[in-house]
Amino acid sequence: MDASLLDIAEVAQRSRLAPSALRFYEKKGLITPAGRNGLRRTYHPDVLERLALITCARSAGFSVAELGRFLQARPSDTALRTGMTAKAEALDEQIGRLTRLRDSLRHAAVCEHEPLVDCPDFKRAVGNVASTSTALPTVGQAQRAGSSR
Amino acid sequence: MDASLLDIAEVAQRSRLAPSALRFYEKKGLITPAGRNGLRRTYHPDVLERLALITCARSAGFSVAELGRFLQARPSDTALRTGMTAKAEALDEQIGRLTRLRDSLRHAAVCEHEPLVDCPDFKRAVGNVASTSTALPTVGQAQRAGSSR
DNA sequence: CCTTGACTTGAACCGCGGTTCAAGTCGCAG
DNA sequence: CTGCGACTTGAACCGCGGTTCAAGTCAAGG
Repeated sequence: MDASLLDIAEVAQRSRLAPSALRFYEKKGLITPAGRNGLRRTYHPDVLERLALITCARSAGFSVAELGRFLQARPSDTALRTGMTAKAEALDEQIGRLTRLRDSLRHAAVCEHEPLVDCPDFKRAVGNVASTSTALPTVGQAQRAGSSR
Repeated sequence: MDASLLDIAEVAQRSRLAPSALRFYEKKGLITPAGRNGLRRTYHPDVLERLALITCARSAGFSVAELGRFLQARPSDTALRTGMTAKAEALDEQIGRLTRLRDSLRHAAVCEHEPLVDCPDFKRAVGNVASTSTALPTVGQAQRAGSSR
């Protein structure tokens, strides 16, 4: 009825996600089609924004389940707010670790030590990383195929 | 023969990794036991450092296979060096994305919008994140069980 | 010598995040 | 009305990163 609704194919194309992924996210409660045209799902254009958010958060280590919880957040849900704050903290630590790792990696790329891993500078940097990450937060992550089509 | 060698149990304990994980890493070529005492693997203490590195890098999105390649890096391996530099770049972008996501999350935690996801500030921040991540680098990641034992 | 107990092995299994497949259903063009 | 082609579904399958299990082997102690 609403001409501004997007066909699943279009959403897939514009979000660079496979239609199967869209259906998968729907099953997990991350997105909802606006309606159907015959069998075909149609989506409100806003879904693109949401998908961008999902893709981004996934790349940051949020699990799909976790996202499901966050995405239906309402201001009244204080537990969720605390969860978010906690996540922000975790992200912060993760950022620190990544930064140190990046620096170590940069150094390793130009370092002279025979087994690169044994470079003292590298080790020192890694030591910092490791010590900060001693208690591993529950931060998981996955990857993409991003090709065909 | 060398009294300073560590039993697998000790390595497991000190690295906070399950023995099964140690064997798994060995099979993947990430670590090598120094020898055996009967059937039992014994490790050079240095393995702890290496494990710290592994754990850290894993948490940063390196796959075990990838680590296998990096860990036997020799300075002469220019391809690997380039790979490392590339990885550093990717990490850098990832850091940027994580930072923006963290900030969005912090805001979301105190924001008033009814479905939190619809807060304009939040969206704006996410938009930034998303646009930067439009071409997702191959950065994957996994999580821990960290309990029994 | 025989038990005990912690390790050994390979193989099976698990959860996650999807993809792929077979079979079915629809809108639309001719 | 009849295809055609693109979607629909559920179920099977995949790779990753391990864990768990059954069965075997060893060192040490009684």
